[in-house]
Amino acid sequence: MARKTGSHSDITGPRVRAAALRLFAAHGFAAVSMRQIAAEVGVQAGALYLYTPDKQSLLFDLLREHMQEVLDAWAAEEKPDGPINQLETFTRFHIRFHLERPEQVFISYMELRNLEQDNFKALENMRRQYENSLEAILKRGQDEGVFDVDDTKLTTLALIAMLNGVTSWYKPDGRLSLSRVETIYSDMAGKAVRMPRWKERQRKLEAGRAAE
Amino acid sequence: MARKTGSHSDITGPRVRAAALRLFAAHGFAAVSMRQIAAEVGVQAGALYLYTPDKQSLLFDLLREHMQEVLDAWAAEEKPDGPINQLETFTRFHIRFHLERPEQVFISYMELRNLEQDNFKALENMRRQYENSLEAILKRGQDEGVFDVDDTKLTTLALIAMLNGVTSWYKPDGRLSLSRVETIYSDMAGKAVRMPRWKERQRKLEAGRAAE
DNA sequence: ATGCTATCTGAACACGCGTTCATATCAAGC
DNA sequence: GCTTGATATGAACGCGTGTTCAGATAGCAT
Repeated sequence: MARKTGSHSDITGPRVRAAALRLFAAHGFAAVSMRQIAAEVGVQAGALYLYTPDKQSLLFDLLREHMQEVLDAWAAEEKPDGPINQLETFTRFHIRFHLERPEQVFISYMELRNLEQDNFKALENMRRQYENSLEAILKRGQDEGVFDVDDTKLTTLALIAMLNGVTSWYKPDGRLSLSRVETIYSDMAGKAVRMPRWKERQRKLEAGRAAE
Repeated sequence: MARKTGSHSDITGPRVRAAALRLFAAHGFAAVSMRQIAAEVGVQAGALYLYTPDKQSLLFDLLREHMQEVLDAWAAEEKPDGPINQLETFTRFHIRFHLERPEQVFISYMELRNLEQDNFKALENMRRQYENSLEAILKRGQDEGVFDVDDTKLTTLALIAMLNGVTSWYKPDGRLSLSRVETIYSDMAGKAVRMPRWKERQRKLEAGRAAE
């Protein structure tokens, strides 16, 4: 017995990654064995090494692929004018995108420590790049006087943490629809950073006085 | 060679839990072996079984102990009057308490899946109890008309997720002091749920008209 | 000083781990 | 139809796993 009928690298390769993703998300990287992954694919453990040099690379590839997808998808998203609308676009995008990929999100935030330093840093950079696109929106809003943010970096992290939280309880057939969840979170994010009207009036008053 | 000089259950017991906590937080439950824990304590692996029936109980005890501490500490916290002040008290308490216990927080959110169902449910109940104390504040504020939240349950989870995020980047000797971080998060939480002034005015107008 | 018990050792058990490799079979090109 | 390369097997390697247990030692009560 050796090669299986109908076996192709084009088929087995993706199945290996899919099985690894599912199992890593369910039980954690360290708790999943290569033999378990192989069993899910319907193959012996040795065959996995045709598709990955080792176990860690399997994890790293999944994480890197996911981060690249996030960055690409956000880059492709159509951006409206003005920081307020952009913030709404970002929050809605983030929630929708992440809820469609619960397993990737899970391992992205849980299994980073299982990577060796170089791999870890590569992912960290990608994540920071994504965070920066949100921070840029906050900064612009601050410059234009429509946001009132104490510290853009901290606020960025706080908002993303809040948005990520949704993946830990959302169920597609639950009490709230996806679009409703999007709306609630988006509103909350907006209110957390928007310049209050009374502050805005005060700002205009002061600006008027300075112009005299 | 057998019993060590100066050895006591009162001493070794806590050291076992401390070592387990540190190692679980650093490498993950599944990635840490009983022999590693024993080595950190300065003992052979077999001796650990004088202090825990098995590895999983070691994890569960740490998690349960932590959750009980949270509940007790919040119960002991002095509560001011009014939902607005109570929300600030809660956010400041949560941030301070969790930043003082980064390792417990880490394993509390990462290693739940390594528990068997009964243990998992016990912890889930304790967590829900804690969440309920925040939701109660939001509900009261909504009834009194000082908060404007769409869904108290969802908002509770969103706020806690946001607050928990702080543990993933805060460094005690970093750019921002603990009290400053508390303030920023507390302000953000407040703004995210407070009734806007224009809405409040509108509400009073309508109430006045209805009273005619 | 003696005996008792709490505490720990060190070896053992059965098993699973990640990874390698010689070998075998299938799919495709000539 | 035959050859060649891609794809998979299954056994093996050395090592580590959680857990148990008989035996040894330290501290304490008498």
